[in-house]
Amino acid sequence: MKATIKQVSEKTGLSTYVLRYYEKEGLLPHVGRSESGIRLYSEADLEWLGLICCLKKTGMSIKQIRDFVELCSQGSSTLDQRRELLVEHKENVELKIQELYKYLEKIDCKIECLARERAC
Amino acid sequence: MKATIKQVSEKTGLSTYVLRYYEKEGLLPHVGRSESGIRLYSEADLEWLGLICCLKKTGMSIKQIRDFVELCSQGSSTLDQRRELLVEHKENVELKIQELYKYLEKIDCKIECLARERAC
DNA sequence: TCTTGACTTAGAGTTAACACTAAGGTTTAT
DNA sequence: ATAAACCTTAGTGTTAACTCTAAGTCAAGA
Repeated sequence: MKATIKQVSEKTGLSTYVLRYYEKEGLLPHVGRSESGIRLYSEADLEWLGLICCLKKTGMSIKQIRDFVELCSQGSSTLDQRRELLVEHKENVELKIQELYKYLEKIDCKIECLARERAC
Repeated sequence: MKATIKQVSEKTGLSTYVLRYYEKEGLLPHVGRSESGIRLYSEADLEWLGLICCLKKTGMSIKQIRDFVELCSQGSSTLDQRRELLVEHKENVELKIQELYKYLEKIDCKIECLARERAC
């Protein structure tokens, strides 16, 4: 039922160092422990970690994620704030995608030139 | 005709520090100098810089870009190698875009949940 | 029981990519 | 001709995000 840090590491691809680091930085609060102090991740922890990874992979910094997590821990009074934060982040990601498409065109052009054995 | 480092900085949004750093790291070889040793960027330099920025913004590291630049300086015998390198990079960028779309869905879902005033 | 291996915390080390400072030379407008 | 605003190089400092080490605890198998 509950997973050890190694199992979570294998499942997510994050190193055990990173998992401890994220916890220390406040990105993964309330991870339970066994009687002897060993981390045991619940299903909820894993789902939460999924969201954290999603935000991280889309370019949110650890500091920004911590801010979001803190809003979450403040209960339902911050629901609107959290939604706005995510909407803003979503717009950033969309912009980033558009930017990437623009750069892809440039790379394609360069590849074309090289395929024709010309410098450009 | 030729631009000073400050003009290039304003045009590209890169700081003068970064421009010198990129040059030192081998990303922008052959930038000319005035008699007194001041950098003067040609049109060709600016175009080259455009490609460097494109690669950088799409996630290529400075080390990787340097490798690419070194291939360029080895002449036409490396045309195929350069093309392959860019094709591979292009594929990486395309994968990254797909990944971003996947994450966008997840963020959208979360925004939906928050809009309905539910934790999820 | 003893060893092996996985876990713990605290803290130090690493890397990439800048950002800045110091000490000094150059250019330009008044 | 001198002050202000540029520029130069060499080298140091900073930041984020890990990555690892040390010293010790704990659980399971031979």
